[in-house]
Amino acid sequence: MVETDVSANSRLTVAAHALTWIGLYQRRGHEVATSEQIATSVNTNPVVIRRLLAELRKAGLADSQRGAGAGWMLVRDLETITLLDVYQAIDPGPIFALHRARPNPECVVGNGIGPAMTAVYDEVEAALRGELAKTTLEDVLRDVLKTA
Amino acid sequence: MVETDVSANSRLTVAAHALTWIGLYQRRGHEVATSEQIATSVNTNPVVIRRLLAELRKAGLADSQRGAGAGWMLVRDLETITLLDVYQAIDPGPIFALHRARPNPECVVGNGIGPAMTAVYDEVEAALRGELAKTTLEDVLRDVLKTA
DNA sequence: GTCGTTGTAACGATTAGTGTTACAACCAGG
DNA sequence: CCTGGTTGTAACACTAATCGTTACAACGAC
Repeated sequence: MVETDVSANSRLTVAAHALTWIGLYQRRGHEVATSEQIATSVNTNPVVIRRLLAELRKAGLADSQRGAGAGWMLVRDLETITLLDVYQAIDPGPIFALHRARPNPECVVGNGIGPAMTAVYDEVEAALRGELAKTTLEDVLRDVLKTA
Repeated sequence: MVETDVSANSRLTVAAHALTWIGLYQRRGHEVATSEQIATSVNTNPVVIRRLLAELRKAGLADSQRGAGAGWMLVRDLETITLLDVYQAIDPGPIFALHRARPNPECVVGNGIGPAMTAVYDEVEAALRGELAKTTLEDVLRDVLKTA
């Protein structure tokens, strides 16, 4: 398979894509969507979709049925799901990390830099979450349909 | 060397640490700081520091002299350097990525999800940069000295 | 019972970041 | 002109995260 380029995290993109796809599919009268169908739209392997949707199920955003004719469905409506909900569901690690090894505690800077940077990073992550909370999957779907 | 745990990016932390250390060292009357000294405070290898400072030099934040008795110095004062300057100097990739492989363009969602998510991601990154711009390395140093 | 679907383990490939060694390039000071 | 300390940078190994893939068990509608 030919890839364009890699480096950052596409998990949020794929998760939003999958949920939006399920939502639209259900609106068109279908009960459930299979990981195969979603994978075809995302252009990836169905297992990748099942792994990701399993995390969203743990967070109460999606649910699945097993057996023949089964598949995935939304638990909540698209309007009530924000990208922050999706983001937290896939449990991304922190954006920034402190030092891999503890800096020298006998150095003034080495000793105090950890708390100083943590304070900043907390604010940054809060701002990031605030931005993600502004957009619902309904907004995403509206934007998607506008493109088409 | 024993590490605590890994997963996210500590480059911004180390870069801010190094610049703050140089700034404090220069305030105490020294001309230049060696990568060896900085590495001792950060608790890493001097080459890691030199690699990172080389990127900060490209961005006009630091400069180096070669030869015996040489080392690193600040180009701008700590007050004039924000964490956003440092962040952009180390050229981090985007926080979020779109799909690794292009989604199915024949699917409405696959076709429109890219622009929709890109719009959100742009806002998120702008918010992140806005937060980083609020803090200068002088603020960081003040916070560091408060801890000690 | 059958068949389509989810659940999940296992493995390889890719990528980013980090730590380390090695050595060339450079230059202040004698 | 040497010498020694420092930067510059290539090279390599290691870890960890993500992704793609194969394989197969578990499940359940019919």
